[in-house]
Amino acid sequence: MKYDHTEIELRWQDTWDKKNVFLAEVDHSKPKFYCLEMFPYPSGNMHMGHVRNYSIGDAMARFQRMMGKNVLYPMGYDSFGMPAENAAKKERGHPADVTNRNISSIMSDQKRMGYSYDWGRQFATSEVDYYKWNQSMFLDLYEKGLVERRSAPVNWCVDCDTVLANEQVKNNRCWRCGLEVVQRDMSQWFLRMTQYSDELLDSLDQIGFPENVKAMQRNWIGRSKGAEIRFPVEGSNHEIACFTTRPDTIFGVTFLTLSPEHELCPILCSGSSWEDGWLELKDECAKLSEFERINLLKEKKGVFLGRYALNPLSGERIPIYAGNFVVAGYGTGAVMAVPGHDQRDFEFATKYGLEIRTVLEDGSNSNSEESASSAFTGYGPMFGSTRMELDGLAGDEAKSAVISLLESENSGSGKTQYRLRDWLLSRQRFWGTPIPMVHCSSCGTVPVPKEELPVTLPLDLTFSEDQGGNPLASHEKFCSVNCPKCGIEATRETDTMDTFYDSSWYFMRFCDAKNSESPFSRQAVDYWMGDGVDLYIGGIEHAVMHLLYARFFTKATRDMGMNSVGEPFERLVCQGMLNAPAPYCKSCNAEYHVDLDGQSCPSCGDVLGTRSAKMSKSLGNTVSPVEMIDRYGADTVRLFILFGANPEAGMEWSDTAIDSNHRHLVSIIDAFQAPLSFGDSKQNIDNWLLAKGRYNMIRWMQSMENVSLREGVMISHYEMLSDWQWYQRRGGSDRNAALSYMSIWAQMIAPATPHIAEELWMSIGGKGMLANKIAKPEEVTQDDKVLLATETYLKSVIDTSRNLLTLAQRHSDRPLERMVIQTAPSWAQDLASEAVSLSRVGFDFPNSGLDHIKSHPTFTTSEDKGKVMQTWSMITTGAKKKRGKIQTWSEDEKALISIPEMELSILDADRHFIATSLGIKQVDVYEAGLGEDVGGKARFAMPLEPGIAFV
RNA sequence: GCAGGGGUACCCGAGCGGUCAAAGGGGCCGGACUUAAGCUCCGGUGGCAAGGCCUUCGUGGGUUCAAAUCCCACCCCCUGCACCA
Repeated sequence: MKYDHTEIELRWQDTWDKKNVFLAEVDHSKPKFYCLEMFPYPSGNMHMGHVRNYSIGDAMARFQRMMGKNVLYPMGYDSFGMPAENAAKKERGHPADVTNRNISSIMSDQKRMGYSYDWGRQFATSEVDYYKWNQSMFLDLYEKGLVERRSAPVNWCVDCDTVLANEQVKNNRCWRCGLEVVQRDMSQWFLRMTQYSDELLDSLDQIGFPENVKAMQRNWIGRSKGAEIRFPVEGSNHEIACFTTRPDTIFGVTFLTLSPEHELCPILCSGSSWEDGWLELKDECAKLSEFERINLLKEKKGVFLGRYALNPLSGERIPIYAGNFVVAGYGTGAVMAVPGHDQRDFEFATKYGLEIRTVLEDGSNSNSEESASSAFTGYGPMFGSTRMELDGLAGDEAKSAVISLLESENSGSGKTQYRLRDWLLSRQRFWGTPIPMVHCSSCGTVPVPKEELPVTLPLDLTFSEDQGGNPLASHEKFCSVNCPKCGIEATRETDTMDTFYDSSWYFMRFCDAKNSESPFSRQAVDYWMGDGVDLYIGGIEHAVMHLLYARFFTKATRDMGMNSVGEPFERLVCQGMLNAPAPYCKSCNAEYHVDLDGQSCPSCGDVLGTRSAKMSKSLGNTVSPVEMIDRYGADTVRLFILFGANPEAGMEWSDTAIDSNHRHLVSIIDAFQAPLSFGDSKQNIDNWLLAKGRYNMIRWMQSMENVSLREGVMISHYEMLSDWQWYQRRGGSDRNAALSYMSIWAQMIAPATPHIAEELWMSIGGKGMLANKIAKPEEVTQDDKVLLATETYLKSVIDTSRNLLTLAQRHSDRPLERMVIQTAPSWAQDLASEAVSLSRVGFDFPNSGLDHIKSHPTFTTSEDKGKVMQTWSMITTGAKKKRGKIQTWSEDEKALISIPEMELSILDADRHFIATSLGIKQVDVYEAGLGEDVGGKARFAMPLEPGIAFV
C-alpha cells in the first residue's frame, strides 16, 4: 500500500464528518465521559503546545468511545481579550474581524489534525449568544449578593490601561505585559469569591488535581488560623489590632510594627519629632515599588513613632515602630513583634537594639551560638508569663488558652486570615463583555433588567494606535441610556469583564451549547458533569487563575440552583513543556535566539553551546505544526507527541525522532499487507500470536485508562509490531490467525493514529468504522499463559545459548557445529512441579522443606541423595545470595513447569529454529541422564534452565 | 526562606524491597539483505579470565539475609509563592 498520508487523512476526516460520528447526545443507558481541553485563545495559528494538548485529549476521547462510553468532547474559543484589541489598533480595524480571522485559521488546523470534536457545540466567547449569558449570570450573582462595587486600592497597569485582578499580578508585575503595576484607588466591580474560601480550600483534598496545582491553590488561598489581638495605645483611645498565628508568644512581644502606610501612623506621630522619620520611610517604600523592590527590600528598616502601646495581658509598655517589611494589605497591616520567636522580628530587634525575650522553652538543645543568631520559631511550653495558669502549656493548647483569655477580657479573639481576595472583575478595555449596569445620578448604580439584555458591544468603531483608553467610553450611542429605575438620562457602565469570567463556565455551556433560553439546562450539566469533567487537560499556567475562578463559579452557580455540581474538574492533567534546543551560554546561564546558533555569547564572548529550552517565539526554536503535517501527516505528528513522553512530562522536539516515528508507521502499514498473501497453514505459533494479541490489548487498556499514553502507544505501536515480527520469524503464515491479530491491532492504534487505523481496518475487511467501534475486552486464559510462557522460554534458551556459544567458540580452534541440550531429569521436573503446588497452598519451605524431602520417595529411593537434596533446596530455599526458584518464577513459568515433559517437547519441536537462530548445524535435545552427558553439562540442568553444550 | 516535583547507563526515559547489569526508544557498533547507499530484519552496546564474578541508578550514612527501590543527612536541577506576621 502506498502511504499517501494527506489523501488518506483528508478522506477519513471527510467520512467521519459526513457520518456525524462524533456528535454527542445525552444517553442514560451508557456511562458518560466528558473529555475537555482548555480551549484556546485564538491568537493566530495552532502551535505545537496546542497540538500536544489536543493530541492527548483526542487519544483519550477516542479510547473512551471505544470502551463504550458516551463521550462529550467539545471545542470552542476563548476569544475576548487584549491581543485582538491591540491587533485591531495596528491594522485600524475592529477586534471582531481579527478574532474571526484567527478562529477560522486555528479551527482549520485542528480539523487537519483529525481531532474528534463534536463541532456542533462549537462557540466563541466573543459571540453575543455566549456573552449575553455572561451578563445574565452577572445579574444573578448581583441578586445573590456576590457582586459588589467598591472603592479600593487596585492594581493598575499603565501599559494595558486597565486594572488587574490580584491573581494577574506576578512579582508586582502585569502577567501580560510584564510592566510594574501601580496602586490606584478606584471604584470597581468585585465578585465575592472570598465567600467560598473555605470550600475552595477544603474540597481540594477530594479532587484529582496534580499535587503541585493543589499546593499552588492552597498557597494562594492562604488560610492561617490565629488571633487578632488589640493593643491599646498609651494615652489615647486608639487601639492597634494585630493578626498573629502565634498567640502563645504574646508575652514575648517587645514592640509593635506597623506598615508605613498604616492609617494610625500619622495619628500617632504627627506634630512630633518622629514625624519626619516616618514620612521619609513611607516615601521610600512608595518609591521602591517603582523599581526592583524585591532585591532592595532585603534590608529591614524601621522608625520609632514616639508612642507606646500596652500589652493587653501583661500591661507592659511597648514601643510602636513602623517597618518597611510589614505588608499593608495582609491581616491588619500591623504586627506584634516577638523577636525571641520570629526570625524577622529578631533581625529587626537586633538592628535597633530592642529587647529579645524568650517565653517558650526550646527543647531542641540547640547550642548557644545558634540561638545568638536566630529566633526559636518552634513550639515549646510557655514560661515566665504574668498569668501563671498559662505557664507550661504548649502548641495548640497554649494558643487556645491565650485566645480564650483574650476573649474573656475583650482584648482580642480567635481569627482566621486568608490571603485570597475578592475577584476584581472590571476592566477598562473594549474587547470583553460589557458589564450590564447603568449609572444614574439619582438612583446610583442600577442593574440592566434581564429582558433588556444583551448589552451589545458596538461594531461601528475603528481602532487606531494613537487612541488611548477605552473606546466604549466615547461611544455616545452606547453610553447614553435611560435609567431603568427612574427613567431619567443616565450612562452605561463602560467597564467590561475580565476574560477569565468567560472561561469560568464555558465547560457548562458545552453541555448545552445551543440553549437559547438559559446559559445551560440543569439536566444537561448534571448529566455530563455529574461527577465533574472526567478528564481536563491543559497547561500548568492556569493552576491558580482559571482553575480557581472556574471552581468558584461552579460552586456559586450550584448555590443559585443552576446545577448540582460541586467541583467542575474531577481529574486534571497538566501537560508538560515542549522543549527544543536553543543556543546557550554556560557561564552567563542564558539562552539565546536560534539565530545565534554556533556563534559566540553576546555578553561574555564564550562559544555558545546548546540546551533544551521551552519552545518560544522569543528563542525562535519553535516548530510549525502545519509544516510537519504536510511532510509526515497528522498521524505521525500525533504518534511523535504521544510516544515522545507521558502527558505530564516535559518533552523534547527531535527531528530524527519524528522521522523515525514516520518510518515506524510505514512498517506497521507493511506488516498489515503480509496476511493478504497468506493461506491456510495452522500451526502452534498461531495460537501464541492470538494469545499475545489478547494479552497486549489488556495491558494496553490499563495504560490508556490511566492516561499513561506513552506506555499505551508503546504497546499498540511498538510491541504489537515486534510480536508480529517474531511470529513471522517463527514461520507463522496463517491467514485467519493473522487477520484476527490485525483486527485487534487496528483497534489499538486507532486512538493515537486514527486515520491510518481506519485505512488498515478497511484493508483487512473490517466492518464499519473504528471511530465508532466498541473494542471488546479479551480474556487471557490459562492456556494462553502457557503459550506465552512457551515462547518466552524458547527465547531465553536461545539467548543463553548465544552467549554460551561465543564463549565456547573462544576456546575452540574449529567452528562449533553441534549443540546438545539436556533438560532437567524428570524427577527434578516432578520436584519443581510439586514445589509449585505446595507454594500455592502456602507451604513453609524454610521450616518444613527439609522434613518433606527426607521422607519423599524421590529422595529415599535415589542413588544420588546429595543431588536430589541440592536440587530441592535450589528450587525451594535457594543458595548463596540467590532466593529459591519458587520465589522467582513468574506465574506463566509456574504454569509451564506444571506440565510434564513440556520443556522437552518445546525444545524438540523447535530444534531447527534454534539451530538457525544460532547458526549451528545440528541441535540434539534429550533429558539429562537419558543420553550421553556431552561436556559434563548435565549438572547444570535445572527446571527451565537446561544444560547446554557445544561440540 | 517556604511549598511541590526531580537527579537511573552516551542521550531520552521506565522501574520504586528480592525475578535488576536495570523495560522501551534514540544514537552508536557488528551481521544479514542490496551492485551500493538508504530502508528493513537479526544481534551487540559497564568490566572481566563469563551458565560466573566485580563495579554501577546525585553524595554520604543507616535499616534489612537482601536496597535504584525504605529511613536520615547533604549537594544539585526544575516549577510555583515569597519579608503573609
